[in-house]
Amino acid sequence: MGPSIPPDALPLAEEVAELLHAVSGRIRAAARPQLEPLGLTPAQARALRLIGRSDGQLRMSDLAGQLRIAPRSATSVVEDLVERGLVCRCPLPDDRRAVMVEPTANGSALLRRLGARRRAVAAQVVSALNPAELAQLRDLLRRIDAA
Amino acid sequence: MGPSIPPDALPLAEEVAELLHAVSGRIRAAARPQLEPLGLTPAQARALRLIGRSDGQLRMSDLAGQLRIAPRSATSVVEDLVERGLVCRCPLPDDRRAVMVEPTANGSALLRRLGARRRAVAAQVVSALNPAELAQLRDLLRRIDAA
DNA sequence: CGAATATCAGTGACACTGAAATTA
DNA sequence: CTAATTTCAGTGGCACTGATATTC
Repeated sequence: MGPSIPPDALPLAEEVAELLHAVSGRIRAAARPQLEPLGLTPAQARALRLIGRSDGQLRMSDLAGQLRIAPRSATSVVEDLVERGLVCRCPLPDDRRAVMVEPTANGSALLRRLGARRRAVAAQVVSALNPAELAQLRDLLRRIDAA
Repeated sequence: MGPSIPPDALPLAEEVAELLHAVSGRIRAAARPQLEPLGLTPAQARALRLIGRSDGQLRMSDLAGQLRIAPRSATSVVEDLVERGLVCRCPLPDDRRAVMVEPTANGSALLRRLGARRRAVAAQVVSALNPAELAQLRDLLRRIDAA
């Protein structure tokens, strides 16, 4: 389709916002068919990754915070993962309000299979950039994300 | 909450993918309250912007292509904009299958009010970067998007 | 009591696929 | 008849707010 938008007419920040939307949407679209045979949606895969990294020290509110979603939304995502037997909710003795979320053996196994596919998809979508440029992009995005 | 994820453990492409998701989600969240008083959703605003830029030469299939959504999805978005009186569908005499989408006077007026707000939101979210860095980010994203 | 944690119920915004109508 | 364009109908993924129990 080519560049149908005159780029110079767009203020810089606005164009960056549009590109971020376009590119992240493309990554999600590319990831979906890879995730489907595993029975996972993109949001479930993201949550499972965080849970897997947490070393068994992740409460629902932590998960919601790291995913940047409302606590109630995290409940739904975890509920799906529990139903698929990929994670379990472990009551925390110290604070009986809280619940820890941990991957099951099945969940950990799936995470390992997931890793390779996910990296392949991400690498393919951003393949226009070499590693140095990718690192540059990562640093710029990190600074925005940290702000 | 701080950096709860050990960044070095993540392959580069994968972390970039996560950051793209996080940052674009944050932009959408920041834009929503600005759009709400105007009665627009983010997707409607995106479509209206493209329609406004098109100089009256935009068919449904073009719009879908530029938004990177299915033609059927474009129909729904345009339908919402028509109901709000912001755009109109103009039959194309040359090809009676096609429909041109143009902004109405109200739509153009709203676009002008929208522009300022939108730019303000985008600028605020990416304010961690200076113009040179922003241009760098834009160039990197453009190359991914063009691939 | 007030604050924090997690959950329940309902809603909205978004894009998808498959099928149909119209026209080229 | 085949292909292109748009629209109709239904579905799914995703996150939101408000309200509610439980516990600190």
